[in-house]
Amino acid sequence: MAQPASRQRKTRANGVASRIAILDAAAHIAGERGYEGTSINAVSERSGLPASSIYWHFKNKDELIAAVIDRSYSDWIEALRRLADQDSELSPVEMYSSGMRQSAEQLIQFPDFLRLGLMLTLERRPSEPTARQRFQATRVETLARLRRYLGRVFESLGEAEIEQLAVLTLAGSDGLFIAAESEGIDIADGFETLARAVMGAAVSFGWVRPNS
Amino acid sequence: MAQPASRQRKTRANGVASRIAILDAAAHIAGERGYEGTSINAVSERSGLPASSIYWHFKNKDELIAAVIDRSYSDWIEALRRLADQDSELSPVEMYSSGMRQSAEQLIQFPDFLRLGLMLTLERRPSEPTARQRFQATRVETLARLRRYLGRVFESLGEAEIEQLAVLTLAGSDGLFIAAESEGIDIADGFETLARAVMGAAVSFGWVRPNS
Amino acid sequence: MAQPASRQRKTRANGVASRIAILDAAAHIAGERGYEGTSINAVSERSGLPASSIYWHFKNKDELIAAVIDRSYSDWIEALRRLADQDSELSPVEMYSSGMRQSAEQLIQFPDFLRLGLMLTLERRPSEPTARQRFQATRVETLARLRRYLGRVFESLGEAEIEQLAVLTLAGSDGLFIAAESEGIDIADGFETLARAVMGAAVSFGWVRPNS
Amino acid sequence: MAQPASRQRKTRANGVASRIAILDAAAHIAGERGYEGTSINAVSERSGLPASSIYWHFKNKDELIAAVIDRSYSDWIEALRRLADQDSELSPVEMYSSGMRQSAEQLIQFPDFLRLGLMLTLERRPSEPTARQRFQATRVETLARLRRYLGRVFESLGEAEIEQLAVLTLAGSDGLFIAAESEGIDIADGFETLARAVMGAAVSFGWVRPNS
DNA sequence: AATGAATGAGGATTCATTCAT
DNA sequence: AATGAATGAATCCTCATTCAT
Repeated sequence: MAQPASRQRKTRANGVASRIAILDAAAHIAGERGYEGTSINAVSERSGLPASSIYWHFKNKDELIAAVIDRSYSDWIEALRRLADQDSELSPVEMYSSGMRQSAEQLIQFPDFLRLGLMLTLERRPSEPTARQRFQATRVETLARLRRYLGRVFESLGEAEIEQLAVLTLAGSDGLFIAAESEGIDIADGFETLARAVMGAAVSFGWVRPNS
Repeated sequence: MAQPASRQRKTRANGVASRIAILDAAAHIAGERGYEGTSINAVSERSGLPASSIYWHFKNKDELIAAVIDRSYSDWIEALRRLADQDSELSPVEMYSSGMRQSAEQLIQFPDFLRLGLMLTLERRPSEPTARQRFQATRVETLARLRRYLGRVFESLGEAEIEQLAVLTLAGSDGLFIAAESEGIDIADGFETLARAVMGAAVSFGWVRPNS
Repeated sequence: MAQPASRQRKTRANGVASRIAILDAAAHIAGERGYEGTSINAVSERSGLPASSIYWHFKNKDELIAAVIDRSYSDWIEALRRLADQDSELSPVEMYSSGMRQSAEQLIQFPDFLRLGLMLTLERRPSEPTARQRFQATRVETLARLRRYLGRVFESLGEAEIEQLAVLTLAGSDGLFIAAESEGIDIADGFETLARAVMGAAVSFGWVRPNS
Repeated sequence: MAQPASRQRKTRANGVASRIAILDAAAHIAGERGYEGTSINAVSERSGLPASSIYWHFKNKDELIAAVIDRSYSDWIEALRRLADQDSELSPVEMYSSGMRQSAEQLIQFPDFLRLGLMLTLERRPSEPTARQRFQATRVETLARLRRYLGRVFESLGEAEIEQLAVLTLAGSDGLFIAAESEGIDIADGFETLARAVMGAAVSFGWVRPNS
């Protein structure tokens, strides 16, 4: 066996691998500590590359965190797509509850992404970090996705109604994630209730007839 | 001879006023930037008192932010009490929708408190700041309050069901706050939908009969 | 014997003395190495105070160097005034050659100030350091002083002529300073030639009659 | 098979062109910001070549800046020669004023060179950069040139007198350059006055008879 | 009850330079 | 003839905190 692993890496100069190592480290730390809490030094230590090397790969901290968001969102979308492929040809109602189950799955799979994203969302600082804007964009996309989804499930609903349900769904989802982080509630359970609730709201408003 | 007014005031007097000025400044900044983003220096500048004075009033940054949470929560409870006094003697249903309206009102009134609290909740750092624990405690209290509340509205429900609805309500509330911060949705509207949704969930599960 | 000198200083907290120590150190280093060459660390080492203390006394490097220019110029003016007091009641011609001798004296006395000032003057960077503007201002003042001076010596001359001679005198002075720094020429000698030259120019243009 | 043109050019070709691009970039930046202010990175960006390529062409920063001085001085001499060719066969007096005019022209043509050179001249750092020595050498050469020149114009003068006039001329020239940079004075005007002044000094000392 | 001054540790970022390819 | 990647040292500056007054 044998290869003298340790020293090797430094000379090898593998840009792609280094970039990934940095992003991995940054994603982990930023997911736990937020933007300000993510020091370049910490990323350097966790990734094994000197701080100055981070600056070869990323212009500055801002762009590093933005890149973290971008990559995480790609992964998120990718995971979503994999799940979506499984349920072509379902009835609306089946699709709905399946979609809710999948959403719960997503939250559980990407806690760092969501934690960081929500922290960025909540921050209100003079100069918005690029990362915040990027996450904002993913929220807009997610809402659009939700609208399309609900549009297919509740075919008779108008735009305004769909909008209300979409917002409620996203809000419920974010809130459940926080409750899971904070009080340790079970996300899957929470989503089941949420599904009923959204459906129930539609019924209660008289938008749909109560059969399931 | 009469006290040389001008000089005097700053030196001798108002420990209380200074403390308040510091808390005000810290609450504002922490509400915008979170724990790490709140530097003692920034608080010093905004409050007009030297940094060393902050350390006369508070042991360290940790306790300062904790004190911010404590004070904000007192104010929050106080506001809640004022609202609650208005609706003794309401029917359960009236109480419920009134409660929901009041909750929306609260979120709008205390954005800094919630922003800071949620940021603290999301952070996951090695040594938990005292402030986080304090906010955690307020969440526990809020949940208890919600349980009592829902218990009175849905008198027939068991503990497990109440719990589910309470969690959903809190989650929806947090999520709506975030949506308001991020996408600018209208909180009052959101809460109306949320009220319907929670009710609808109860109906959908067959816990209550659908009459309103 | 007795006072344990070394440690004492730190606790003593003598703001004024520290500020002076920092300015002394910065003046020396900046006078030798220019703006960029003056690292806060070097100033810290030379002054004996930690780098962070420098930032208690000065907002940033820019303001530190600007303060160096300001203080040096005060000293320069002060020295000038002391010299000027000596030669009230001189004939114009005596005044002129005395003034020239004094100027030479000044250059010799304040080499750090001039070196730094000229380096700042020559630099052409995107964001002008405050220090550069401050030195610029001293040049404007010096030119005004020169105009008044030459106006008294060559009473018959018009503004335009005075201006030309003033510019030439300042240029000669700066150039001689550089020649002294670079080739080690004798400044006093240089100024004697310069005095003759300025006078000679005036004669040559026919502005004054050649008698001295 | 024929060489895949496009790729090729950048890799194989023009070492000379790259070297020139680097020198151009370095000359520009160093002429504006001085030795310390010229970062390899900035030169890399302005020249369009990676930093490591600069090290292929030049041993280090020191030699790069030295090369800048060398090349600029060659250009300077070249320009001088072109001008000089125009005025063989002039009377001493004509030659003198023509020479002065030409000098003004030179300063206007090579501001970066002079700015950098004078900045280097003024700096006083522990380890003298090679570039400083190179510029020093050009000054020595320029002085020698001036002596020869003045020797031809004022044929009767002794070495000591020539020296004094040469030093004054160089000083005036440097000073006028600075005044142009700082106060925006007109260099050509300044040199006319300077010419009169040097001549006037010679007359005033009784070294030459006043006829022109 | 307060504060001017100080301070070590750490923040992000840039530096000149090297080296394997 | 060139360059992508790396790197240790240094850059300026901010941090939380302390302490003598």
